Amino acid sequence: MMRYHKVPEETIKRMPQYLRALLFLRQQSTKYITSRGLSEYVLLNPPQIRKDLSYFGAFGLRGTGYEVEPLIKQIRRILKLDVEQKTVLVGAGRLGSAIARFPGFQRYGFNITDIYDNAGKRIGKKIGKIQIKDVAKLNKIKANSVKIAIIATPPETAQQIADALVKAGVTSILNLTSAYLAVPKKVRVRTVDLAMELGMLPYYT
Amino acid sequence: MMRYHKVPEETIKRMPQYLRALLFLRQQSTKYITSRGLSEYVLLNPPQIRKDLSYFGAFGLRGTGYEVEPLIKQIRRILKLDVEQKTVLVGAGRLGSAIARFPGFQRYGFNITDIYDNAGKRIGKKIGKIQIKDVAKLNKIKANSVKIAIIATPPETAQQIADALVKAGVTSILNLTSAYLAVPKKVRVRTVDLAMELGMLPYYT
DNA sequence: TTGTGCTTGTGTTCACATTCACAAAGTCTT
DNA sequence: AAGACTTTGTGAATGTGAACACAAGCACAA
Repeated sequence: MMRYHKVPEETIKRMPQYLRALLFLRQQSTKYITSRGLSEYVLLNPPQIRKDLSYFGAFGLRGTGYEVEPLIKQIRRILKLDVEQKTVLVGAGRLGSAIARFPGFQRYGFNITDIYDNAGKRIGKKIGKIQIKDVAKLNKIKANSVKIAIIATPPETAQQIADALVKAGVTSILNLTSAYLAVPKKVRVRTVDLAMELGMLPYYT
Repeated sequence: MMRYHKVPEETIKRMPQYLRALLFLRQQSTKYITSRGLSEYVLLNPPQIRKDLSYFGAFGLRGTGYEVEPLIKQIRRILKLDVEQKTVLVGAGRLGSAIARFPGFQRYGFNITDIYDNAGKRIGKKIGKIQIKDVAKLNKIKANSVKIAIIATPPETAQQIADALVKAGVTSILNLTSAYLAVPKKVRVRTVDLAMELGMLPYYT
């Protein structure tokens, strides 16, 4: 019974991958999947998958594999994606607009409820059904209702946006700028700088 | 002398971060930086930074730190970013368009030379100075001249695009779709699924 | 030139993550 | 009902990367 061990951070990072694969399998009307079967969708070996899942409980059926639908529910619960996660987007430029209409977020339980920008010409306009608000009103985010934010502004303004978000009670930030963000320890930042993601590829050629 | 050890993959992933910080420091006219100084820009501790750099040589000056300009050159050389990396972009939708105009790529030596899409209405139009080509002509990529590709299409078409790219001689792919891509071992894929990046954040709240 | 104060470079230690190997438990066939 | 076959769950072994501590080297002042 491993359930009371500390769960490795790497395991947490892989859980969304499992979820993505399972959602795909459900769409294909697959009812059961073995760790071997899953491994073909996530490029990890079967023992790794079994071990990861076992940190949270014994979800499988020996001799059969994992039942897709219940496992989806479990992973959603583990990652706290079973409740709707209200999300704010800051930056309604090209990248921000693309993000706002990105269908993938919904599937994981993220719901973009507010969009902010600092450009006068954009404020008031709509992306989908959401009206763009003035970034100066960021402090009006209802405390405790929005915990997650996405920053898609130019890098120069990212830090001040982050400060405002933290003050408004946001605890997780997806930073899509190239800026390094200084935040209190309790706040979790995940930075995705596309140029940097590319940066390591040529090394291996 | 560690130079002949195998370089950890994690180290390679961090090198672009160092580069980014150094480029910023150069812009600030900083001539020398210590490992401690750098650590404030990349959120890693000084010994980690020194160890990473030492895999490739002794670039520092004891008592002083690292000279910014030469270190930039060294890292660029190590990551093979000192020569221009021709890059193709497939998918000229919202995300693709945002990528195409993204200024960050240039700084790292990536130069988007071709853009492809499958939608008739987009083909022939221009993004910046680059005319969008028909994805059916992907096989016309000059062999050996383009090694890197970015896929920003809907996930359903990502696999067939990847197949075509591999056939055309591309060796590194940045996959911005949620699809898992099956490619030959020699081809390097880096998948960035923004929804998945968000997926792990709520766990820690 | 000698001593003091930094900072790098790295062997060693430690912590964490992955893989292995197999018992336990279920399925299915005969 | 029994045996062959699958597949999970996990303790133990292995592998890999991070952190530490300190010797080696450089700068600068007296």
